[in-house]
Amino acid sequence: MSAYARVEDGIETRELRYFTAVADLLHFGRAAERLGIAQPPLSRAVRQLERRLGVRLFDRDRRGVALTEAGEVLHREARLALSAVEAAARRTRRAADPAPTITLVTKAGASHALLQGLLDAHGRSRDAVPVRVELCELGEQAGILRRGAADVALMHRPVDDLAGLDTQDLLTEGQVAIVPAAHPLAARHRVTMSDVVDVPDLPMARWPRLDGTYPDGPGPEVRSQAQLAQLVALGRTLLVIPASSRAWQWPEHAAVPVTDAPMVTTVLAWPAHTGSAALDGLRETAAALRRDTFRAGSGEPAV
Amino acid sequence: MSAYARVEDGIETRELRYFTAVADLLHFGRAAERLGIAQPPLSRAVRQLERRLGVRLFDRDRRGVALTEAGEVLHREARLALSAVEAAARRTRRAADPAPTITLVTKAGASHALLQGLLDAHGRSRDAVPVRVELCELGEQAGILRRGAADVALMHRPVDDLAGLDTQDLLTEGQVAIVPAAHPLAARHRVTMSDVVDVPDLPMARWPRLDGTYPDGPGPEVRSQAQLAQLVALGRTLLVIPASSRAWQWPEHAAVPVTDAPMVTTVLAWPAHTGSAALDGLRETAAALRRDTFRAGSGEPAV
DNA sequence: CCGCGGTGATACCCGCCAGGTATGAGTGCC
DNA sequence: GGCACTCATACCTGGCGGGTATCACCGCGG
Repeated sequence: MSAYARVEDGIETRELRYFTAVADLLHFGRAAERLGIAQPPLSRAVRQLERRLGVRLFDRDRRGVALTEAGEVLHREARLALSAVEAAARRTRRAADPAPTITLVTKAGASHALLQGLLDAHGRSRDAVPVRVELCELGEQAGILRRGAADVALMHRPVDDLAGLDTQDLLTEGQVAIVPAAHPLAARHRVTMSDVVDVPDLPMARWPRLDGTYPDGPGPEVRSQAQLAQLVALGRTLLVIPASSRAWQWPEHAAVPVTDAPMVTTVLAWPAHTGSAALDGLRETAAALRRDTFRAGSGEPAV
Repeated sequence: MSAYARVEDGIETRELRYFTAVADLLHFGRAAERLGIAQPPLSRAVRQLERRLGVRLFDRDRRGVALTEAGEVLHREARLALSAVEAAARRTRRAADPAPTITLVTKAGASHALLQGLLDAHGRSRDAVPVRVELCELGEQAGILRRGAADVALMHRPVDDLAGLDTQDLLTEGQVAIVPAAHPLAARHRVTMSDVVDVPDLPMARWPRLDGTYPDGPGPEVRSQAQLAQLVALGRTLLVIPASSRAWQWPEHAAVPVTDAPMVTTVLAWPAHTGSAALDGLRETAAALRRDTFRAGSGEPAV
């Protein structure tokens, strides 16, 4: 007998992809369309997954599909598992590449001078592996690293979630408030956090959550730094960011140091246990750069 | 047309399982046996995986199979990916369990009194979720957590690798050398690391690596604590362990504090982003226990 | 009250591919 | 050279993933 029905064999990534599509859209028809298959096989595959797990994943009431509690768990876990599988494929292909490169991902606009210095120093070093730079928004770095689309990221502690990542500190700095140049706050030489939170005419902007929805609040909804920069220039909001990120400051902006904001450390971050010779080279360059910066005597390097 | 050959669709866990079996054993026939299939389909599946990735994974020379560099990468990544998929299934089933439990895994024999105290305190707390205790050897905890076979572990910093895990400190303590009672070192009231490393007649035991092989060295090969305990009693080796682990000390053993050994912190550890209400309860109990211990005034609690 | 649009489930068929067996090809060893 | 061993190839089979057609159920509006 050939291939007797894999009773409790193991979940296939195809099933996880199908489940994830339905869980994302909560609609079998549209999920099938996104997957490029018809709806009936999708329904059957999901039911089979439920049977295999022995767990109901969706409540199919009249007029609608909803995740059960177990379904919520699988929705979260499936993302991680699929990322891990995707990372396995990407990293394997990378390992076979005869001309190795490093892909570095960073938030667009953040730590620009630091990155420039790092890349310059790395380029000068012997047997330098070429570095591809990928720019992203917000806290996308962790996901990009997890799925193997980048080898290393510039991230910020304690702003970013560094769980599961190994890190190497690069630079610690204070934060500044970016306010409209025309606003009274712009005249101050320094402010405190209490001065800048809950300013009635400058409410903090709201970023989308991972699921795409926005938290409540008075501030404007933003999805990119460009939007944010313009909103500040228009006098609609303010923000508090690491001092070096003011590289993208507009003439209509003013930067005021926030004396009691938490210090922010820019770190090199990579998935735990993902060491490679090429990455080691970059880390070494970063460590040397940091020593040089300190030897130069400026605890707060100019940016 | 139905199911046109998934060209660059995505890797299936079946393929990763097959590849892993071959990579583990470096032998198609035995790998097929382990998988419960015949050898030809296995060969074909691996070739298909290589074609799909566009990468050679094995060097099939005359008389033998060896991993390529890319194969080594996939071997490591596939373990993680399969663990993630397995964890997704386990955690989903757990979430559907109407009577939730927590599974805690710890090295057999380590931190016994601490664990006992934690379980007692947790059992006394209201709405206490039952805790299953799983015992393992060595550094198996991280893998067990990763594949979802346990929710939380007792681990030791800096001994264990805590990458990718969130932790909560429980207890910091010094280390002791466990030596044969008849050995001259047993008469000392305290020793230093230099006293106990490279003692000619008491070479440090060698534990297997993750792949099952042993590092070189003069010490005996061991795979379990019971072996180790008896080897010390027989006067063949010594070991340096956290003070509280001497719970499994034999009459033929002597424990001597090692003054300059690094302090060891017992921590509660769980995979990042795996919070649950039941786990929060245990963590709270642990935090309360820690406060009580400090309030009792004994910085180094008796064990 | 009865269509009507829209949803997921069911019924049924088809063909690809994972699985099997048999055998070949290459190599080390006696 | 024959033998043992190992992986690759050839070829067949049937289970399952895919498709289309249709049903069952609901909410809604005339």
